[in-house]
Amino acid sequence: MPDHRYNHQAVEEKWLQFWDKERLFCDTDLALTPEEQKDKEYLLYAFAYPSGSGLHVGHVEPKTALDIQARFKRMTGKKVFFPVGWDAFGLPAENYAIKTGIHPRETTKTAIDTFRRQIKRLGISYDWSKEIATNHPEYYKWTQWIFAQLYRKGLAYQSEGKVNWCPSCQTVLANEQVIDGLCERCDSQVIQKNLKQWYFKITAYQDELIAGLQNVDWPAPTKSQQINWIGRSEGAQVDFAIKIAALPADKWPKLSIFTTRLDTIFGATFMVISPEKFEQQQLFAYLSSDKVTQVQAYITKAYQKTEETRKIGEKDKTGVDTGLLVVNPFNQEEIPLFVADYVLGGYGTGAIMAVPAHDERDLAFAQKFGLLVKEVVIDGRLVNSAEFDGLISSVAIEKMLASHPKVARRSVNYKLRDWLISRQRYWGAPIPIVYDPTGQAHLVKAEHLPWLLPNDVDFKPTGESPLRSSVEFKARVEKLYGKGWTPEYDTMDTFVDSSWYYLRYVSARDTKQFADQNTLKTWLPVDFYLIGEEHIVLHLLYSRFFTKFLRDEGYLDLPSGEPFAKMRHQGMILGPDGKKMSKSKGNVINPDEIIQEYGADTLRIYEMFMGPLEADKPWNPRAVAGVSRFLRKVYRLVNREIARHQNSSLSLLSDRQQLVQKLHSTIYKLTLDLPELKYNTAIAALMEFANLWEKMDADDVLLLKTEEIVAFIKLLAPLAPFIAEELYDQAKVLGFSAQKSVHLESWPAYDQALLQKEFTNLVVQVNGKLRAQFAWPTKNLTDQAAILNQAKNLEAMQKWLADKTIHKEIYVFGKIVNFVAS
RNA sequence: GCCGCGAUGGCGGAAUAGGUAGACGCGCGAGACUUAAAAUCUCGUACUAGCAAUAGUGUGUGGGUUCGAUUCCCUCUCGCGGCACCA
Repeated sequence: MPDHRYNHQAVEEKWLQFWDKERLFCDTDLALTPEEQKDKEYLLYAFAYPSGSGLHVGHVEPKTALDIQARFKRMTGKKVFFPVGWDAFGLPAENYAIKTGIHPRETTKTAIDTFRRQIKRLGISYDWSKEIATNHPEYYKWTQWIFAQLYRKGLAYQSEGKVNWCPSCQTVLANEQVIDGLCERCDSQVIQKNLKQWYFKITAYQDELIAGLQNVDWPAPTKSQQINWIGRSEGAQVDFAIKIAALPADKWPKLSIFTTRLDTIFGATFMVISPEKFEQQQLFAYLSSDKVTQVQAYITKAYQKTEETRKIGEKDKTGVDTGLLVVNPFNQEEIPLFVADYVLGGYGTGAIMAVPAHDERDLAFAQKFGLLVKEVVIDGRLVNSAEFDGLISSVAIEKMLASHPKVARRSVNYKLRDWLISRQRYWGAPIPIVYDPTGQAHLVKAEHLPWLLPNDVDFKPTGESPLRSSVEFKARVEKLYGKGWTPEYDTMDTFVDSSWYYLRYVSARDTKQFADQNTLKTWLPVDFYLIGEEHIVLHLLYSRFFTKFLRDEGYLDLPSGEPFAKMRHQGMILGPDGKKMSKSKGNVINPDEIIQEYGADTLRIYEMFMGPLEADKPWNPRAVAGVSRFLRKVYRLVNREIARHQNSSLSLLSDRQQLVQKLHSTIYKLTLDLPELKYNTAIAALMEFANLWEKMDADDVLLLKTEEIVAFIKLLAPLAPFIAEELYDQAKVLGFSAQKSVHLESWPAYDQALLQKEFTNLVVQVNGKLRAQFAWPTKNLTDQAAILNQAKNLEAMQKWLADKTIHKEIYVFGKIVNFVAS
């Protein structure tokens, strides 16, 4: 059984109630004076989906890490804003509803209640007065309002196109939800379907989404993911002509290609067009009859493959010769035109010039079809390229563009596509659109927002949007807009909800606007965003897009348009076996059980002590017990010291300098480590202090002054808020000017003079190898001659220098002496 | 294939404007307290040789720069993550 002297269960529950009653971290006043604004600190943890299974130890780490920041920053006088909310719409709740018939609203509410209780139990100091949930009409009213703003600017539009469709989930999927051609959620084969869908025109911001990254403090891999996803690539478009014998040359149809390697154009030995583009450009008319059949057959077959399976068939190139010839405008060579699905319809112009000598894919295709390979760049310089021979590639490209302005022009391409936001699902925000009897789309009027999600729906997937089954929804539209009017039945992608939540936090209860402009100006950007590194590429792109859009509309005074100034990623907590925790592996650790056995303080400190925040770390059940030992030791030490202070016959130990120094160096260490999130080393420093304290602890003497005891308790407060509050409360009998809570205290200061010891240990090396050490008065560390002399004459050094000549003497201030000798 | 990250005792990890490698914790060993256990405390613990003092070796591999390299540069090996027919 654990030590009964510290009853973590009772103590933690007591302070939990106290903080709640006192509303200690709630009702943050967001109106700051210009002076206060310099100290604002907006701390944000990733928007969480309230899953039915409750809190996981993996959630505890980042929440605790930010909570420590919040508490530490408050103690150092910062104006901290630390809100919480729920990304509450989404598929899991709906799928659960399909299975059980329980309405998603109920399961979501239950899940949020559980999460809230668990998070409070951990002692996370969120401002619960600003809590939001995306499924509340007060929230999604403004999600819909943002849709309306985008629609008015032409940045929300409807378009018919091929989309990924999961036949089992009965909904559209985003590209990243398709893994190897299968649905991420249910592993069904994903098919391509032509549907009219709503899109947000994020591509309007593509260049700014790249440029803005220069001004944010984010991990480099996260930035490069953003850049790769946008996929900007500079190159040229070149017009080739299709040779039609029956027409004069100036009437030949043009076919444009996109290339980043214009310098290799003399090596183009064939051209390839994608099946989609071939159809779109209506090139069948130019084919001979037998070719029509062949090409048609190929295109039909290609369409049966999905976008994803096309990618898998990477190595095995397929295609068909059209029998047509195209003319290379640089050398007038006539080269064959192929249709092949290794060229994508949606990128560039959907057609390429194939240069097998300098492109792997073209080479593979050329080898399969027995086509010419012609080298045009050797050792970085052009050959076989007429007047461009001998130029380096970059120069050649410029000259080629300049000399052929009619057929070649600069061109920039992007991989980024517009954001498909329609979902044929129930549990999301309805798209605020109604259709008149002619099928024309109209925005739902502002006074009808929030455009409520109907209740009378059948969740069972039918291939159509569940909202179609609502009688109320249809009736509502006819009542408000007229007979024959119909609603949009699709809901919005939940990414829409989570792309602006950090703006809503500052005006969580505002019923007049999505957020107050002045408050936004005060608090944005978020100073520190902590979020896992998985699945954030789109969340970040979308959030940045929304922020920039709202800035451009004048709702947000944030010139950079970058919502997250600094971002870091927490690592994963792995199972004791070093593998990712999962129910099937049976290696899941339940935080409730750890709290039950050891308390929330132990759980917090343990997770922070495991290693660097960003690293993946395996759980070690025994090490948890070690942290628990440390906290009980601290409790004992402080208790004993307080008790001795109440015995007036005792006095301070005269020789306690070492402990006082250690206290100040510990304050110093934490003051440096905490803002840098180096919690593992901060905790190690606290342990060192406790170890020394324990070693010096004696029954008949006082070791620390009252203010020193309190200073130590304050150091503990951000990390272990419960035990710190308890010890602070107990220390009140010592009669210092106490606050209501240790968490309202100010951070302790360290005495610079006490950081330096009287003597410094200097190391003596010979040829870089440690041979001796000696203590030297710290105040004389500048006396190089004396130090070198002392080092040379150390007894331990004699055998190392005896029959040697010293060639060089090195002294590194306060650290080391090295003799180079032979 | 491309891009990025990483490799330190039995384990998690400390220490990098280049300067005592292994802080702190776990584990392990010995001891104190106890009738006993639990709890708690003390000492030890990179490896090799030695009773010891001490000496040698040591931060994935091989090399380089340097008086001195876990730290900087190059090579390779292994592991992890992301992207991937984007012309």
